Amino acid sequence: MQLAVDVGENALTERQKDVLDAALALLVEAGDTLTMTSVARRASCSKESLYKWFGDRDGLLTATVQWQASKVRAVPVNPEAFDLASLTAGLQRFASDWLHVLSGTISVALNRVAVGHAGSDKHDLGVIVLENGPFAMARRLKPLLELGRDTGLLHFYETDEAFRTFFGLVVRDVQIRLLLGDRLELTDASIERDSLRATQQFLALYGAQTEAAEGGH
Amino acid sequence: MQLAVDVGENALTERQKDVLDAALALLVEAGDTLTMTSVARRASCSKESLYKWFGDRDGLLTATVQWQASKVRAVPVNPEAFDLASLTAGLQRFASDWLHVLSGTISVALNRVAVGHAGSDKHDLGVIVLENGPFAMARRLKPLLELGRDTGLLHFYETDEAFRTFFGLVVRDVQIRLLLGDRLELTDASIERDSLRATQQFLALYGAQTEAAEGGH
DNA sequence: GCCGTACCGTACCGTACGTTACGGCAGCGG
DNA sequence: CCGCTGCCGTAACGTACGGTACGGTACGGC
Repeated sequence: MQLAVDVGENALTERQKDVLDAALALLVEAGDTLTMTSVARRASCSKESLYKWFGDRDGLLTATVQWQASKVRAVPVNPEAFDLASLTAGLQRFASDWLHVLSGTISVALNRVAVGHAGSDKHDLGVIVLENGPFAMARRLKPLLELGRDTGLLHFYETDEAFRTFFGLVVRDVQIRLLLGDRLELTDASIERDSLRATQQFLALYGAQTEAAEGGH
Repeated sequence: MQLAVDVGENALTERQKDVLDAALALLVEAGDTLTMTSVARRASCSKESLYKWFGDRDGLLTATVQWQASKVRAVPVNPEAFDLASLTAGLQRFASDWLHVLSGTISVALNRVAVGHAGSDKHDLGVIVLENGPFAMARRLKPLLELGRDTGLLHFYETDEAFRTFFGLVVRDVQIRLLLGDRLELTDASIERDSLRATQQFLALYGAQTEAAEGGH
């Protein structure tokens, strides 16, 4: 349950970052079938360097996942005047951001390899993606939820329950369908619409004020 | 979008079914790293027979997935007297069944290999699992939802929207966390509790009668 | 100018595994 | 009893790929 990204050991040369970006691109294109040779060729570096820098294939994959994770850092929302409008806006923005990340080719590719490697792995990629995916989302969202509860705008007993419900309302079957290869067109407009719907549904379930919210559509 | 399981070509010998069950067991144990040799040894059959029956490794995997899919057939719920109680019971039973399947080792293993193979595949396993997973769930649930709407118990415009919301409320982050290797204890009691919660939340959002449903906990 | 370091490109090695081939055996129709 | 068929067990083949070794080059310090 520790933070999986070793910030202290982030001693990455620019050259090495370029290599990891190349590995990312190949991961998106070829998935888990990428070879050390292909990475070396794409990045115009020698395999010897790959092994010196990252140890072995697993090390390269791990470094690649962590490198990507380090790029998408949280943007904390900390409004001064907190009311229903800013809570709603925060939730919707959060949902929108999450759907955008989730449906990106890089996220899909990384989740695919992590799922494929989960279970039988030493440098468990699954744990890393878990840590930087759902768990990171929870860490980012929970302060907002608890602020909403403390200001009387939301009503729930377990923060985790509330978060997971919001997760379900936002993600629904989108992620698993994308991972399984379903062609699912997520336009900016549809994401905005879905974020709003999820937010309104969440407020209808956990909002402390009006109960007259119309759920569907 | 056709039914992926060729029922017409389901000419499977008992021997072949045994072989596929062995392959399933190995898939659960070793994931995608199972070898043709290991399947042959586990099933006490020759590799020659494997290739004669299933063509190649991909064919074996495909047949295995389809074989498992053919085992979990739908149990249609078609009550005579339809009221809020039977609707609620149907939804909750559905959610419970789905969570049980979802968290089973076989489902996790199959979804892992399907996700791993998705995208760059000819016999696309992802499509098969998609067809027998989320899509099958939708086909099974939609009649119940539309019956609820036609009898005035539910209120929604798009059946698909209602289904996907229910999916989100039931599954939440459970599936992705399991696929990524998170140790997630789902006891019968917790599944029952979650099914009830999801059902009540769904009714709070789409139910046409009372709006006073308490969302959380 | 000389050496050490870092790195590229490439050739090479070992192995795992998909795929094929073959010998042997059991059952069965004639 | 003979031959055919289907299958098991295993050996053999080919290749892809992870990992290693090595020659060649650029560069910075002395």
